[in-house]
Amino acid sequence: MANGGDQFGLAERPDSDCMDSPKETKQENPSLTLNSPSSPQTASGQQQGMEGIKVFLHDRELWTKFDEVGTEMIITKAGRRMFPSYKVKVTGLNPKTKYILLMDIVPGDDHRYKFADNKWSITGKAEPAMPGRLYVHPDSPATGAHWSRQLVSFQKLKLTNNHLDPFGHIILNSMHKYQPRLHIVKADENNGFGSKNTAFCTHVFSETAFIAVTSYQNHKITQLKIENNPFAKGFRGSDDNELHRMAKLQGKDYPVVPRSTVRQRACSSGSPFSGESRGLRGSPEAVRSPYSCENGLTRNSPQELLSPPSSHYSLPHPHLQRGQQPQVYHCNKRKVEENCSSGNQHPYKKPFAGSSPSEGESYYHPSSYPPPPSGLSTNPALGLTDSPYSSDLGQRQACMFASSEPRMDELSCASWSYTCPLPAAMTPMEPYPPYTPHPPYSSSPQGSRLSAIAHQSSPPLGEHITHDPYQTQSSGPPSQSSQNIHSRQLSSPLREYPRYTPNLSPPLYHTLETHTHIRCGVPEWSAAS
DNA sequence: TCTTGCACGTC
DNA sequence: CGACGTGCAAG
Repeated sequence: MANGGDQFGLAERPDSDCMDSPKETKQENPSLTLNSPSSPQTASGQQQGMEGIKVFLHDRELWTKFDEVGTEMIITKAGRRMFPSYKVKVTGLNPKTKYILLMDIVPGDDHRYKFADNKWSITGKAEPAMPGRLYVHPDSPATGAHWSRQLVSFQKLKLTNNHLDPFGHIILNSMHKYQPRLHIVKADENNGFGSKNTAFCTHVFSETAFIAVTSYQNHKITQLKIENNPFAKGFRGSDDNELHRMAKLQGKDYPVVPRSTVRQRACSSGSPFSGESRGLRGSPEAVRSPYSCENGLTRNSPQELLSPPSSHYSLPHPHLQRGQQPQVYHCNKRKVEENCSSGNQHPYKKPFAGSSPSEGESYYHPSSYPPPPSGLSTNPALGLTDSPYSSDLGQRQACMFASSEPRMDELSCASWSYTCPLPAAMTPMEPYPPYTPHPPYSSSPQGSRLSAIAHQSSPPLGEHITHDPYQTQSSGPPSQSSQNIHSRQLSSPLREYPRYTPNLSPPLYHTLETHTHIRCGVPEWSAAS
């Protein structure tokens, strides 16, 4: 880690993100800590060059600080950014090959948590996961040279608790644990999205796991956020400052002790975690290992997952979940294609129902996805799509249907993926709002592809993740937290989505997916199975 | 528990 | 400046 900067220092460029943003680099630069990269495993044979890809979590030390306490991320109706921001350094990409980088956030387990007595504990079963949404990095697709040049920042990604979020933000449930994942999808022309050989790899940094909350529960987390997030500077300061500030707010002349301060102190008295940690993540140490294993590991069998460890992380049954499909949305405006109809959305409502498929994959589709030709005119994806049902709605929804959650464990494959069940069959539950991804996307062919990819990609997680055997929490060893997953290719079938027409739902936003034609591709990963 | 408006900060 | 990101406290 300490790279001190290696490349990065510089690398971090300001905006890797989007264009619009100014840059954010600032803070980060200094510390770029990277983690050990995760290495992918191969699952299948061909990795098409994906095997040499390494991903380093930026500012890992900061993530670790939060992780040791039990990271909490605020979720609001309007959408809230994550802090620490998720930024990575990627190496091993073919400079000339184009890749799509995207993230998704999957359930860390299927429990609902509560924070009491200064610690997290399980209170019950998790609510059905919402439709998984994908956050496609605004620069996607871009060449390996581009991605490698600087830090890749997902800082603009926002989290929301609004199940009907129209902005394309990632939807999470409060008091539930989640694990962010990074997916790198090869977007070469030869590899159309739909193509069976779309190669991708997934990377998971266990230290980025967090519990979504509506308001901070652990004061230590509040403190860390205030101390490290520039936007919270107003809450920093010596006690005196705080006192004054508070007093001012309260209209009092004399200093008042800020609550936060009080609380913190009080609380802190106790050890932070003590047992609690386990609640969340388990205590750091404990957690990790197990955690990693479980999660990280690849698991082929679901069972494994289940069994695992006590750590929280392990997830119970995978099955349940599975259904979600992620929705992708691109973050930026950049590219959206308009054509596409809107995205897919999925109602996620369905409770687990579908889920249980055994392992995940189930659903998927088979697909048809031909690799699209790059042709514009037709969308590659579309091609498929169109045909059958183009009609839209129905199908789309189908896609949505997902609901269940994917869990880390499951990551394995299918779950997420977008499985879209059969379209028709499924009923759409609700019309979800489509979210649009970002603004318009360019309609370039690429864009569409991406979307496609996106769909696919997310799902896969499950399996392949590997993780490092050893992660220690602290920094010692090499890989710490990151686990990777490996690459695999999408094999076949992606499903298509029907495209949906805008009309349907009221608002429509385009999402990448949409554009893409909504297909949901589900790749079948080669699952180990 | 979650939502809202705020003061204060960054960009 | 204005837009937007923060945690806070009140609701």
